[in-house]
Amino acid sequence: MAATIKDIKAETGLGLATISKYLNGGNVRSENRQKIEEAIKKLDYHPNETARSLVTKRTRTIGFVVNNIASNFSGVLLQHASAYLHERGYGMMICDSNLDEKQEAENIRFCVEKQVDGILLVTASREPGFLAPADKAGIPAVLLDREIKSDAFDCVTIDNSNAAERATDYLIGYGHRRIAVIHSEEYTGNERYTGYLASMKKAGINVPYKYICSAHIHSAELGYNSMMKLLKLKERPTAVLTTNYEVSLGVIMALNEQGIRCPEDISLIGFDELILPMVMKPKLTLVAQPMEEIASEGARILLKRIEEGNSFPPQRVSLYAALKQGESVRDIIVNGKNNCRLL
Amino acid sequence: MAATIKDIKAETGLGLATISKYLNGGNVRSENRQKIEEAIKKLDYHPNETARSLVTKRTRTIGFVVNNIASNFSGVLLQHASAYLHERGYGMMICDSNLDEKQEAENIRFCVEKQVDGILLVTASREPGFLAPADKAGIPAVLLDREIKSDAFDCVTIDNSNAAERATDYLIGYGHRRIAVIHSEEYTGNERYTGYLASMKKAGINVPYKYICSAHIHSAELGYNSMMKLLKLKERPTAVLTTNYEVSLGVIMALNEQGIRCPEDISLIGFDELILPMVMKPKLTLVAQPMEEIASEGARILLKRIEEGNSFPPQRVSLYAALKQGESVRDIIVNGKNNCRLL
DNA sequence: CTGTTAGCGCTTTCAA
DNA sequence: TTGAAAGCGCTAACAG
Repeated sequence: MAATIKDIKAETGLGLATISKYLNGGNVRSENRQKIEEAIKKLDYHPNETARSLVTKRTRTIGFVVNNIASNFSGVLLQHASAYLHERGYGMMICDSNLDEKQEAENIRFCVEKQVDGILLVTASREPGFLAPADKAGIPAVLLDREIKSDAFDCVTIDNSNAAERATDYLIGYGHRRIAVIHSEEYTGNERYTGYLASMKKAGINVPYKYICSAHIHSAELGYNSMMKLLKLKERPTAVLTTNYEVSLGVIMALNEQGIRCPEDISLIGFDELILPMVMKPKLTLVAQPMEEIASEGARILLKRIEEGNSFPPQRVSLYAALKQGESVRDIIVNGKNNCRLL
Repeated sequence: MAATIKDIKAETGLGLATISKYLNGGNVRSENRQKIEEAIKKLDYHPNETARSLVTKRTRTIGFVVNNIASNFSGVLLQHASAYLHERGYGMMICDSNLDEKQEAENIRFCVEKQVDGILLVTASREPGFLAPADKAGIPAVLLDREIKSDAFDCVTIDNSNAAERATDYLIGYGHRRIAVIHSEEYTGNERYTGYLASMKKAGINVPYKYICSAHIHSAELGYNSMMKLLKLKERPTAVLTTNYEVSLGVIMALNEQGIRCPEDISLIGFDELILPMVMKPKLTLVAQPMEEIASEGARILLKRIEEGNSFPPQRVSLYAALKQGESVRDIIVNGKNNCRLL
């Protein structure tokens, strides 16, 4: 059996309260402090966190509910969030929603049952209803990467619309006008699509509906199928904006399979600086999300919310995502003139 | 405040013990059962898992300690393990060791402190010492994917040596004799290296030391640097065996950068059927580890160990990993004869 | 600064 | 079957 605080009491002859106080960093006469430390070492004592939680009502555990843990994106986010939280003595309970809203609702309930102190959430759903159990239990949640239809929650994202707009501006700056977009109807997909439209409108370019490919959820299949369709068009696009990592992978699969060269035959611009865009040839030009900042800023806000409750209004942090130049976009000659670098 | 069992008592007039018994699936008169169920619904009662844990000494939480959570490999393993465990009411506490043995030891202590019921471990270290705190606390651990130097622990791996041997046999069967290997000195890297050597020996092929590239840890850098070195050799290898996912990525980077074609100029064979090998052109020929089986088999053994203690000996499960043919290996003509498909 | 005491919410004897 | 009572290991008044 593991040693308890009572064993320390028996060993030192001190009262429980004194020992507890020492354990929690209170002031204890140095003579007693020494006694306690000796006893702890001798008995190899470790506080029972469960007992502690029962009385403090704090588990020092954060739930990490994520739409799809198998994605490289989630893994990197998880890495940074867990580093931040561990450093501060918090554990992380992981719940994979597997791209399923039912599962996501179930995961929130699970976290409530497990009495986590707070939830970090990369959501699959856009409707806030599923968060009710956490709300009722007084457990705060911070949204990462994706918003929901409610401004009651803290939220850390990038400015998706603006980032996509800059990416599209970039293509237009290189002379492209036939630009297709592949997006999902999820939050990020839609936001990025909006940015694309804004850029095209600004440039006075009409967007044929055939250049707009979408599906309910981001996936490699979406990228693959969409690209295959685009390649069959009589007037092929000269450039494609993909609004997500997995979608880019699918697009590349299709190009490889069809023997289409990038950027010679078609230019590409995507999102997320994960391992693949670094490895592929040509290097993908992309919008790089600040992964570590998203994770640590989200965790920081969550801990603050846990400490300070509703004493401050919901935070909505929008981080800047830089466009990183690769080799996947080429110049288009317009009117015999190389239109390069209009930007 | 959340409702407690006492509120149910007040609502129903029954004793605490009866209610507790109902909660734990015991026999209760159907009349009382109904009363309790009504009260639970009315008060929106949820058992306090912390209080429960304090008396049962079970947290229904499993620690998942992983060498590197950012890797796609870990993400997929995590996905399957978490699905298996959640289904059975267990939560998963994630601890990233970030390829650091100190951090790994720290993670084990953290899990012990948090009183997890068991640990699923993809280890960075090979020495079993760091597991002592778990052992002392009576917390079982199951090793996934990688063994350590101790046969006291349950362990689920693939037969790494044999898989690498088959992969090398395959290359030799296609006529290759100048075959290089890139491996790490971690468990899996070494095992796979051993298999490579066995195959080469079996075929009577002498291995020049320049064809053996290694480093302490698997990484894309290892793959990249090794491949760059191999390309500079006077007698280049005609094929390369990479013993890990990240290493393969690095190799591909180097080939792309140098404009070396695969499989025309060099053949490649790797490990792990994750997203990249599916997307790249040519499709990588590889050893596919049964990810879901590794995870669920490991979790199954762990839960059994938690239930039944040391009533059965340490399990050492070695799963079969199939070689999946891609397009990254070409035939080599030997003595004017196409040596294809000797296997 | 120290110790006594009363719980936190639940399970589990044990006697009825 | 049921319920009273003891206690899991700890913290937090409170009195000394």
